[in-house]
Amino acid sequence: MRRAPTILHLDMDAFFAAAEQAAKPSLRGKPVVVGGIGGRGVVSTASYEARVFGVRSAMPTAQARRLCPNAAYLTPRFHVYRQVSEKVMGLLHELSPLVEPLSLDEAFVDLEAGGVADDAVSARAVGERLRRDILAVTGLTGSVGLAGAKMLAKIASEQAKPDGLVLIEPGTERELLGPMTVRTLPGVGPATAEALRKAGIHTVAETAEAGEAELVRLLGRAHGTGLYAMALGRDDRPVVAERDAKSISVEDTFEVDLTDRTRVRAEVMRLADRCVQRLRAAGRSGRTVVLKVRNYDFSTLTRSETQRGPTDDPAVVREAAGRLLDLIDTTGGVRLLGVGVTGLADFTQEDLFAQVATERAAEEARLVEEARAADGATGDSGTEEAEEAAERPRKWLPGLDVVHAEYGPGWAQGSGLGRVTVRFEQPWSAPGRVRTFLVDDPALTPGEALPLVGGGPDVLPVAGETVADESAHPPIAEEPRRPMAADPPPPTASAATAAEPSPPAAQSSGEPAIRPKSRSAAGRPTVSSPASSASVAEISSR
DNA sequence: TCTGGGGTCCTAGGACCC
DNA sequence: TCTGGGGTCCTAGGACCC
Repeated sequence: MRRAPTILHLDMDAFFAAAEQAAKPSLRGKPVVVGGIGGRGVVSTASYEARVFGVRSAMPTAQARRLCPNAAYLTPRFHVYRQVSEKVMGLLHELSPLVEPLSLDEAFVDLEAGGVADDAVSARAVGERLRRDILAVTGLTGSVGLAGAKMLAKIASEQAKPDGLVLIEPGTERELLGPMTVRTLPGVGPATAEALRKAGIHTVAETAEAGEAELVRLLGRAHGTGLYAMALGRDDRPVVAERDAKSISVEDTFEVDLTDRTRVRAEVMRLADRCVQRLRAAGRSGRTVVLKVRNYDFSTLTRSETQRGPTDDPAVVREAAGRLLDLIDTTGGVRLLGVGVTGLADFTQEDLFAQVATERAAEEARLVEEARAADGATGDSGTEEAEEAAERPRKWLPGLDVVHAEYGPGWAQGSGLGRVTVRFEQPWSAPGRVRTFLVDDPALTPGEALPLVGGGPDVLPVAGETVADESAHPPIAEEPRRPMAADPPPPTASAATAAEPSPPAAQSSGEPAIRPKSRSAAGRPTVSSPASSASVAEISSR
C-alpha cells in the first residue's frame, strides 16, 4: 500500500462495441452488441446505448435480442481490437516500463516506477493526459483509476466509467470501501458472494468485521486470507510486466449437439491441430494435454495426460487427445469440445515416438476423412480447409468488412436467403447506405479493416482481390425495409456410425533429447472458422 | 432459443519418495 | 509389523476474470 496514488488502472469503455461504433458511423449513438451471433452465442460487449435495455456481458445473445431487438448484433473483429490495443499499450509504456496488461482493453501501470508521478497531483495530471492521448490516437475513450494499490485502482476505474477518472486518496480507502457490496472486491463472484451472504456478510465493512479466521473457515485458506486483506484495503501486489502464458487451449461450441462418435473424434483432431498451431506460433511446447467435454446438459468434464517431456508435435497431441476421448462417454450428446496444453516450456522435445506418431496420425486422418465422407460431408470439419473455403458459399457474418468492386468498402449487415446486405461507409465518412446483393456476387469480396483514426478519403483501402466485370453485378435491391429471415438451421449430425479406430497406446522408452526453441513467433496462426451459421443482423434500416 | 472462448489460481485426494 | 510426516507430482473440478 503506497502513500501516493501512483498505481494506475486503465479500462477502455465498452471496448469492442466502441471500436465498432468508431468504425461504423451509422452505429454511433445506437445500441450495438458484439459477441457470438449464433444460436448459442453470448454477449462480449454491449454499447452503453444497449445497456440501457439491460443487455450485459456474458448474457446469452438470444436474451439480448429479446431485450433489445433493434441493436446491431456484430461478430467480433479481434484483429481490429488487437491493433487498437497495441496503440493504447504503447501509450502506457511511455509512462512506465512496468505495464501489466490484463486483457486487450485493461492494464495496470506503475507510475512511480516510470518516474512520472509521485503524488496525487502529478498522478491525476498523468491520468488526464493519458485519457486525452488515448482519445486522440484511437478515437476511443478509456477510464482511469488511481490509487495506492492495484485493487483500489481497479475499483476506482470502475467508478470512473464511462469516460472518467477517479483517484482514491490513500488513507480514505476503508471509509470508501466499507459500505460497498462484497461483489465490488475482485475475486468475489456469485459463489463467494452467496457463501458470504449465508454467513450474514454483505458489505466490505462486514467482511472486515468477520475476521480472518471466519473468512478462512468459509472460503478456504488462500481465498479467505486474500479477501480479508482486501476488505481492509491492504494490497501489496506489485505491478508485474510480461507474464508468460501457462496454458494454451482452443474450444468450440457446436450449434447442434454432436452425437455421432466419429464426428466427435474428427472435431477433437481438428482442435488438437489448432491448439498446436497456437502453441507453435507462441514458440512454446507443453507436457500435459487436456481434453474438455461439455455435455448436452452443460455438465463439463476434463481429462488430462502428462507426457514424459514437452512437445509441440501435432501427432503427439492428437494421439493424447484421442486416448482421452476414449475415456469419455459421449452418447448423450456433446455441446462443446476443447483441447489444451499446459505445463508450457520454452523447450521442445525431439521425442522418439514423434515419427511413429506422425505415421499413425496420417492413418487416423485417413480414417476420419473416410468417415466424414460417409457422413455426408457436412462441410465444416475438413482438414483441407483451403480447398473447401474456395468452394464453400461465403458466410457474410454481420460486422465483417467487405469491398464491392463498384461501391467500395463497407460491412456486412446481415445475410440470409441467399442475400447479403452491405452498408457502405468508412470510419471517417458520413453514415452510409445499405445495398443488398446475392451472397455469391463476385463483385463482393472480404475487405480489410480500416484504421479508426488517421485514415481518410485519400487513404485507399486495398481490396486484396481484383474483381471482373464490375458493371455486371448491380445491387438487386436497396434499403430493404425489414431484415430477412434467418438462415436455415445447420444440418444435423448423421446417424451413421463407423467403427472407432482405437490407436495403440504410444509408449516407449528412451531419453528425450532436448533442444532449445526460439521464442520468436513463427507467424500468426491460421484462422479457421468454427462451425457457426451466418445469421441476420437485426438492424433497422435508417 | 440458456449459458462463448481464452485464460488464471486454488483445492483435494492419491501416488510416490524419503 | 500396525503405523509418522513432509514434499512433490498428477489429476479433476471449480471459482473467477475479461
